Amino acid sequence: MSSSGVKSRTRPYHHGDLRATLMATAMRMIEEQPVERLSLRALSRAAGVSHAAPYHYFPDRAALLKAVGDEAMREFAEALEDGAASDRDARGSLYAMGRAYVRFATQRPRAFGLIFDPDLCPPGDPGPDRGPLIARAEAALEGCVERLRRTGWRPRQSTAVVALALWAGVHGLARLVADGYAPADGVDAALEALVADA
Amino acid sequence: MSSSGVKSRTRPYHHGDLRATLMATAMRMIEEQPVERLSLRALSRAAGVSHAAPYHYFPDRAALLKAVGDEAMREFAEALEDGAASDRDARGSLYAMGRAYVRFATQRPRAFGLIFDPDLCPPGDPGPDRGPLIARAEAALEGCVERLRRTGWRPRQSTAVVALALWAGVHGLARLVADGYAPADGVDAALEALVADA
DNA sequence: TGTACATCAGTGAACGCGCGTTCACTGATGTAC
DNA sequence: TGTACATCAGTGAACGCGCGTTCACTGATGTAC
Repeated sequence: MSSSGVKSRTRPYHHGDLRATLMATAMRMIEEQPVERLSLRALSRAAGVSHAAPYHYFPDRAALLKAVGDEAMREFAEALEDGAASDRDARGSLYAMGRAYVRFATQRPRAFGLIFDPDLCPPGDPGPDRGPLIARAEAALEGCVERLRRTGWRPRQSTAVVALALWAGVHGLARLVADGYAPADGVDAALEALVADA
Repeated sequence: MSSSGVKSRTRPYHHGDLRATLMATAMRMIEEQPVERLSLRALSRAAGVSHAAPYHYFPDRAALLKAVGDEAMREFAEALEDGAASDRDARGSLYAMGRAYVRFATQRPRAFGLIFDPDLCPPGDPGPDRGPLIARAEAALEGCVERLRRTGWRPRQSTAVVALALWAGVHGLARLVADGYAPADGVDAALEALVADA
């Protein structure tokens, strides 16, 4: 399972950690071309390995994509939580999460697309890999709204509805900026407008 | 150019209006499978025509997709304008546009995706087919904000920023509902929360 | 009304391509003695 | 320390597939006379 770390002069027969290499290479390649055009053969070529090697780690192409999507979700959730934790103030947390959300979508648009691909991760049944991450992100958002409420904010709608509207606003902003329909330097102002109620 | 309308007993050599048939068939097929998996051969089969026939109307596959995307944009813009015109009140117009936006994305998610595919229609250079439609939609949105301003609404941000925030909110809501992350019956409440400033 | 003909929309065979997946294999590695 | 061996990660040839595109063709149509 573990490798000696010594590189042989020629192509090594035992790779070290091919699974991780494949995942990282795939993560890089999808940002250079649409996900659907990522082929196992091209991935193997880029990883410097024969085109049959990935089958030792993934039963088929769909499983590889699922794993990459799960990893992207993990990193996305981490970015959001880092954002939320970067400020003790409820409003500051909210902004920081929003900025992290948009930044992720802008810097890694196809990883972002993989996260929200309903074919890869059905919304009703996200599975054990993603379910807890989604639940934590939702809780963080609703927590911000609740904390804002405790500081005197009185929106007309329920916390769930306000949270949905905020999520939608940030999600839409992320896609518009990532796709080039809105400039990246308009993000802060737009986020402020979205939370103007608070 | 025009056909007699008489159907021959066997497969007709002259189709009538194959271009329109191909567009309509493609529009239907993309809602049943991802756009990238729409092949000219499958499209030809579905249209009851040989796989070389489309080349009489489109130089290649990309041109067909571009034409379908342009047509989708035309229908989307029409739906938005119908929505805006359905209410004389500025706020009512805004809600109606928002509902039309989300409805289109929900009922025809892949046509919606084609509209916002930056590879098919670069945001900086939308071309003569889409440019005017985009400009009109933007003007309609900003017009609503301006009219709301005249009725006493005083948002802290500029009209452009408020319009962007509203667009982002509706756009995000559309994608979340279309992808199944938010229930369709939560749209009205979420729209209200988005315009709560007004 | 009837005939000859030009047009060109649609045909179908053919091309080369890259793909996903399978499978018997090979050879680097770690371990038991 | 040295040797025999089991393991199994990675190989490369092979399969069948559907695709985009090209091209010489065919035959239904409309028109000129």
